[in-house]
Amino acid sequence: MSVLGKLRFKDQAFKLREDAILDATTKLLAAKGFDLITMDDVAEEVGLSKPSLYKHFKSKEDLVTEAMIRLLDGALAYLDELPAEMAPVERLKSLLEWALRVRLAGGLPFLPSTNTHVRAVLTQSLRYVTRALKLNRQLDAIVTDAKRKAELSSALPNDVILFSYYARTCDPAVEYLRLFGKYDDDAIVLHMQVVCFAGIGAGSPQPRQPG
Amino acid sequence: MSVLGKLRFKDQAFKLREDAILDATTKLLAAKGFDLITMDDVAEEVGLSKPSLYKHFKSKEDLVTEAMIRLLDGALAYLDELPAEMAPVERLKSLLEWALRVRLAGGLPFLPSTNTHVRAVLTQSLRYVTRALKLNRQLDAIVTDAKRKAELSSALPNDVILFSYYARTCDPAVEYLRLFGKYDDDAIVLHMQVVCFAGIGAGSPQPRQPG
DNA sequence: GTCTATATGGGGATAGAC
DNA sequence: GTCTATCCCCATATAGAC
Repeated sequence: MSVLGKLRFKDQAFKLREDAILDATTKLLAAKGFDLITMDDVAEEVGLSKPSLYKHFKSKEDLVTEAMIRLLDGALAYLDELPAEMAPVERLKSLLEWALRVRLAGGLPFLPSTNTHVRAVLTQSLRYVTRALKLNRQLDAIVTDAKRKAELSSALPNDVILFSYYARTCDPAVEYLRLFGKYDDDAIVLHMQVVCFAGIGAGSPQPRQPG
Repeated sequence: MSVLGKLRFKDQAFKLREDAILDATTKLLAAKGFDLITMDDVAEEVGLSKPSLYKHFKSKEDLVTEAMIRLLDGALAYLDELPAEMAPVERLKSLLEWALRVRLAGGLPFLPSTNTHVRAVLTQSLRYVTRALKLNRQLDAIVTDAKRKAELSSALPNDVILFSYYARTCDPAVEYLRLFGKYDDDAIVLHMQVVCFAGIGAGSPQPRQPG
């Protein structure tokens, strides 16, 4: 049963409209970035008037915060559904693939790292920070586990690994590979995984075949 | 003899002021990003009035374009001065270090990749594109050479290596490592080099000691 | 809750005096 | 070329009718 089942019909419609607004926001955020989006853009994309947006979200900052929260919830849910027997490094590769495919499908990158203002806004949202910390805690445990099993380099501290990992989920190389490299999504995901885990130096293992 | 020697005194002062404006622009760009900078910010930082800026640069876009051109000129000059006997992969590591130290000192990252608008502006500047293509051509030759000498993974196409390399020069992990990881500049450069060339996976070579 | 119409403020760019 | 003062667009946010 869907989560909507708990809500009365009127509230269902409300929730659906909010999701539509967040979908539009996500799409525009990914395409243009926070600063270049206008609330008029969002309103037009979702087919509402601007004041109606403000009935749902009290500001542009609130809107993007909710979109990012939904993204993190998606990541947490994805992690949660991975099979228990999966090796830690495979979990990391799998989540990276998920994040890259979300982006390639027009979604958002994980990190708001590109924009100081957005980062400041998000860190002031308790609901966002809670989820970010939760995700980080889980990934940190996975990294520790992976190092213990010699699946990750124990020469690198956990935070270096984690920040580099996050950075790969929002790596600008993805855009360039699609724009200029003319690779399809599968090839991009594969190449990004290789670069992330084995680097560009010699001695890298051969990339496994997709599928 | 300095390049200023070719100019008459008045033109020297003009050039020096332009450099000061570009310095201020570079510093602010690195700190806040294009969209959040105002021409008032730049004017105040450099100690001029806003209209005076427009005597030197005809628009905000022009200003950032010139700042990026100066950055690329710095990179090209750095590459040019590397000793002829240096191995190709060492050239790449050295230039990466240069770019990271420029950033850590408050300078600009190579790629305007974070901002669609800026990228569009830059690609319309012939002088910028000329330099970007020249740098890319030189790096592509170095990559090819490095692969031939088995210093880089021949499993990866040149463009994947190059885009990933560029992305490392503007990697957001750098900011996070400094902000939250509390590493000093040397450690950050070293870790970024390891991650770039060897990845985060096991089997990475141990990082060499700094200095 | 949705709309049309509008208030408000910020920031790019310029006029015109010196 | 530099300044003070200003123009003017645009985008966030809201007022008020329905």
